[in-house]
Amino acid sequence: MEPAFGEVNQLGGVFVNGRPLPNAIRLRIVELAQLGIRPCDISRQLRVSHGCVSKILARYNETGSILPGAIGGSKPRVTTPTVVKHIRTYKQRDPGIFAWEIRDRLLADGVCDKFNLPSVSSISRILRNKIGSLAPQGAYDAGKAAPHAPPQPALPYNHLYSYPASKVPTPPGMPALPGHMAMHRIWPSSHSVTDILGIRSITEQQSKSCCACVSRAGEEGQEELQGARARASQARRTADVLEKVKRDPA
DNA sequence: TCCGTGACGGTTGAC
DNA sequence: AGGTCAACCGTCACG
Repeated sequence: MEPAFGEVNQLGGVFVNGRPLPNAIRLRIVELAQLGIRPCDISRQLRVSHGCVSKILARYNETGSILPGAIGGSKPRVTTPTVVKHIRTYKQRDPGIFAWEIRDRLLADGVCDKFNLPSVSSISRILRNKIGSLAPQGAYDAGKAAPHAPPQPALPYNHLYSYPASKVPTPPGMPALPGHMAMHRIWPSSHSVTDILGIRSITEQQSKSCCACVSRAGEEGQEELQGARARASQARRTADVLEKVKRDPA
């Protein structure tokens, strides 16, 4: 069962072991740092360990994102991007192809050897989860950008520890920056949490501009179009996350 | 006193 | 369905 209350650290702050700090606190840490407050003072003020403050600020400086990384999961052992790509190709060339036929072709084409050849059920899963969503409309978002995140994710933990967009993978076209929560280092002039959290307007603009990208991208090939769609979707998700934090800063 | 770093115990989710 | 494993988390202690 999920703990209703966290533990208390040396500074008297409450935390839940293994779980990220709430977005509002992460945001506050970055905000205070932007104001020139020393990390040690941020640590004391927010009752968060200085190691944590250090980590969050380092991550922010490196990626521009305040969000924690994706927790859990494991590296694909057989369903590597190369394998998925080949399966997608086979399926596109022959939509009626069977999973066992794909399996044979992966082996015959040297994509896999007998040790890392996916099972028929694995191939079926790939077809269902990754290839099956190749439908033109919203294919990227539904099948790849958020393979297991519902459009309006239920709070996975409790309101204090929700971070709904945390599992959104970085789509192609946004390689270095986990842009799902990137702040772009643009900060409102006001210093209150409310105003800091009011950066929705920024992300809305980002979303709109990305939508414009989508409309322009039609001539630039399917890859570009998908990337632009993904960015627009990312920006909208960011706005949603921030709105949620804004409504419930705790 | 401040801060970077790594060990630690914990959670999570794809496989 | 349930176990495994590797990713992540924040705290703490050390230098």
